[in-house]
Amino acid sequence: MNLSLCCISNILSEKDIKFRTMTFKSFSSKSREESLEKLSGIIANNFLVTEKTIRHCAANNIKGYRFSSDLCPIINHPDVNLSLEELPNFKLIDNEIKKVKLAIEETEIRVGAHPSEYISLTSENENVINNSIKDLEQHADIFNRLGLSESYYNPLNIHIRKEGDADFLCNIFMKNFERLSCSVKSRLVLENNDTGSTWDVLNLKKYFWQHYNIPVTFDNLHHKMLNNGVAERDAFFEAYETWNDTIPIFHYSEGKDNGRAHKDMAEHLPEDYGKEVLFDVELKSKDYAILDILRRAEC
DNA sequence: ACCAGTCAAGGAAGC
DNA sequence: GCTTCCTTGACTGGT
Repeated sequence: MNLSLCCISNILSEKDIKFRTMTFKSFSSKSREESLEKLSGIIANNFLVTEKTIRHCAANNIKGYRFSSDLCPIINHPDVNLSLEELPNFKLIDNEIKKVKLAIEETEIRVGAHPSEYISLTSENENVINNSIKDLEQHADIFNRLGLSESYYNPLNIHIRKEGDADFLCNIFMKNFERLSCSVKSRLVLENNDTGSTWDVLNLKKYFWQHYNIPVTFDNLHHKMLNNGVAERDAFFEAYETWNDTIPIFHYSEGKDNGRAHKDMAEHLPEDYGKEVLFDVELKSKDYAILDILRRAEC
């Protein structure tokens, strides 16, 4: 069974191998020089943690890794607006990036990302669109620095977010999609959601795959919460087909009390219906939950 | 050392 | 047309 870790290893966290972050409020509270120095150290740390996490996955038979979307905090904030090259210790950061690149090459771990839940390419607010595009481009920029393929093998997975008339929202989305670089476009995939009733697997497929060949990420828990009467098996295969020759990255999780809050550990096993899939495991106990699934799947 | 409160984001839902 | 909630992990400040 091919499983993928989402962002954080709880095992490494307990050994104080942890991501760090910085808020805009904190950045603004000190001189720009001082804040840049601190931010630089945080970013270098985050790439180092990423490298260690990838090697930790490889050592534990975990086949994939979803990058944190907060590796380089606040550099895209409108009032900060920095490229990595502008940071005081860029050489140190660049060196860490090269180590991450090497780790991916040596371990053959498959990586992807799930940029912020707040990204929206369907918003009526131009600022929201601009910020979303900037965020996606930053993800693609990091992927390019890491030498990752410009293909769905290394996907950037997002949601549509806005609910309502599917035709209308699809048009807005595609108009903004055209503003993205090829580095983003070639990796962008769309995941079913359950916040309203619009974006289940079948609608994503109908509007974005049939017309524009954008693959659909199947998330079993979102499907459970919103399926419009479609069986899980059918939704799985409908989504599977949209990935063509690329092995899909799907999401697996279980809900607490039958709700959408993620459980700590899995009770069941991801269902692959005999197909080859990489499952991002979205459970709170992270690698502990993955190792438990792998153990149980062997029996 | 620990704990409660803070921070960031866009959209939806509830007054 | 406001406020609150949703979500998440690290940070911050008080004890």
